Amino acid sequence: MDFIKTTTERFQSAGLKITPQRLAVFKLFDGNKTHPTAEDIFSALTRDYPHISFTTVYNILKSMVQLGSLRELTIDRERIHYDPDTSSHHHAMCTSCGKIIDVMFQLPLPKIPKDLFEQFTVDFCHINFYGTCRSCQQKGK
Amino acid sequence: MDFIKTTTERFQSAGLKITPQRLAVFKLFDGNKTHPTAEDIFSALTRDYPHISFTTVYNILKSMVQLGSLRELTIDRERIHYDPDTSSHHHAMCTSCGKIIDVMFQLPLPKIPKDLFEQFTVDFCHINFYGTCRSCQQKGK
DNA sequence: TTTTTAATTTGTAGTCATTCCAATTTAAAA
DNA sequence: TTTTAAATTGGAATGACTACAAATTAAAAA
Repeated sequence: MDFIKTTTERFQSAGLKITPQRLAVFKLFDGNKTHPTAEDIFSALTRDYPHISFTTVYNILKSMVQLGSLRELTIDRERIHYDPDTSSHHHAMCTSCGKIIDVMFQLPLPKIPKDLFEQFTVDFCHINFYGTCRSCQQKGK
Repeated sequence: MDFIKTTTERFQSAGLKITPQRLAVFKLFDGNKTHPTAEDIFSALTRDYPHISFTTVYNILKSMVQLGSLRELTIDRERIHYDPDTSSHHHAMCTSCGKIIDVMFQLPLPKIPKDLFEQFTVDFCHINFYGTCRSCQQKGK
């Protein structure tokens, strides 16, 4: 399914307007696997919208998260990264350059300790891998 | 091994002094499974050290992390939680009350997708579970 | 097409966790 | 006991994110 179309429909169903700024953000996220931050989105928008406000960017991101078009990643303590792929998958972050890549796999349920479910109703689970990416390893000789 | 003793030795080996404030922080973390924040530690210290500074708390926490006596958790986007158990284990956070509990298990290496290791040298992996704890479920009827 | 109206954008100011810095105090070596 | 390098303190700064009020605008209604 097309990300822009789906997201547009979600906004309309929620009674939200399709503004040029919103559409521009939808386009920036379409097929985007770089896990951008609010700052990244803001910078990309300043080309076409020199007067764009940080508040606008944060508002749009918040709406997209609420409507299920974006997922917030907790992998980076410094800032929130956003992922337009809301399907169940995980991430690896390079501790040298900060790059985040997708890790497409499913934690097998039987592997999760049973006593967790006795104390807790688990809604979802995020696995964060930390290490060094190839290009940083080569740079570091 | 005793946490206070080990941590004290690490500080001394690194040429760092054992101040009353530092020892008090070591004691607060000894056997502590509540995953406190800097604020929690600060509050606990104000009883005995009414003039304790946030900078001191943060300095001590940073040294303890560097010396391997504490692990920083990335499970909560709002603030850093600290765990004196630096062994490989994972966490579950209640999205209602914020409580964090330990999840003692090891992700079986063969379960991790091979292509990750082709792009990445993995140093460590943190699994974060999110959901609702028993007491919050009961409160919420 | 024009009008209307509620929603959106914008800029500024505020919040909150965390860090920086310089002056004072202190652990612990001599 | 003296000395000194290191630690503590308080206040100010940083940086991501949020709140708010005024100006603008999407899009429904006329």
